[in-house]
Amino acid sequence: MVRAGLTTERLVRAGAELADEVGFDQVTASALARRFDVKVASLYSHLRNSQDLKTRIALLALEELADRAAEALAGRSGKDALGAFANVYRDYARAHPGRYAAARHPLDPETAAGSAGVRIAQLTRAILRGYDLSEPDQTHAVRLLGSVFHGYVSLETAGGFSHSAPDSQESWTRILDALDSLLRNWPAHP
Amino acid sequence: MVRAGLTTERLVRAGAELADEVGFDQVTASALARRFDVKVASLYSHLRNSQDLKTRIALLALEELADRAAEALAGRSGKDALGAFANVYRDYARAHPGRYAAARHPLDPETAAGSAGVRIAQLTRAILRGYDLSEPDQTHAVRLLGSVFHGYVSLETAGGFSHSAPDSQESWTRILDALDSLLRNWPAHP
DNA sequence: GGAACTTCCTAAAGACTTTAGGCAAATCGA
DNA sequence: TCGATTTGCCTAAAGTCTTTAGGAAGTTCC
Repeated sequence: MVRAGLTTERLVRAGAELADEVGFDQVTASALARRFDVKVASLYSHLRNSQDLKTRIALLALEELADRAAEALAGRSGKDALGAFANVYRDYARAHPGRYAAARHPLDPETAAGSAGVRIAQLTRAILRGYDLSEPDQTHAVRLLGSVFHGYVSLETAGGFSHSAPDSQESWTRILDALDSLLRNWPAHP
Repeated sequence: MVRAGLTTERLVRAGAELADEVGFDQVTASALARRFDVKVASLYSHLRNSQDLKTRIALLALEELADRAAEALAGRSGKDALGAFANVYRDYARAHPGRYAAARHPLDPETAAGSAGVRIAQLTRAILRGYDLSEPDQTHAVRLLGSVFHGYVSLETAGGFSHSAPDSQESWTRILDALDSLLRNWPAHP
């Protein structure tokens, strides 16, 4: 009996690839076992259960996203940083739709607190250093940016903006212009 | 044998309630059958399949959302309209998380084209009548608003903003102020 | 009342999840 | 290097959900 060499690491990585190919919610222990030419039960030595698999894929995706964002932000500031960060989000979602969906998978609070999601939030805040916002407006702005990026990418991925003019790329560019303008002219509290 | 009086209508309605109680992706034909105290196979006279059920719940949610939005927008314009529309989204998602998730369920293009999603898009565009935007900026703005509302509500529902200051309500208010300001001062194309 | 239709049923097959228990391969101590 | 222990993958089995096929009881309408 030749061993397949399963590890949690390899399973999660393969699960992420599977997610990109067939969609995050089509990722099942069975499909993963088939991919390794192994019986399903064998996975349960490496994964607590099916939910555990999905959570780990989500954590992987968040790490990747944070790494790319950190890389993209290095040496940039202001609108340059804003655009670079935004494009990391959008490009990642387009290149890895399954992983991106995974990154949006709800995590319980403790898991979330230990995830790379925290790093992403810090990076978002770092972008705002190029703009003149102080608390609590900075937090409001962080939340706005998170909402726009996530919202746009998620609507775009769902096909919301396809087959209608103007094309999505143009809206994306103009929305980034608009956000930059907004951050430079953040309205004072009435 | 007493009949249960199943109809597609009643099943979809019960499915929507079930979604709010246990989450949209926990809505199964089996669970629905249990709720009606009926055998699962009986549902298949009224629903093509499980996917059909989910699609119908999604369409119901979109209708409800569009109805509420239309009602909220009646007689309002400008920032007043913007806030009313945004709150419909947010309140609906908080009151009916399962239905809201359903409303975000991907539909194939033809189904989407025949859904109340179209009405929602028209209403979003109507809000912009209170601002001085012409094409194609109006379309960009529609997409921005859709992204923010969807993004914010979805992050909030996932618990993204809880347990951190300032509280979510305050961010929401300030973000609406910011969007109003942005729409009034939409940057010209460079 | 009977024909035609509708509603719900039983039965069954296929897919996914998860646990229990077992044999064989890899690893490690002496 | 050999025996013991640990680890990896297996078979088996039970439970859940989906979907189809075909049948019997209720409803409708002439």
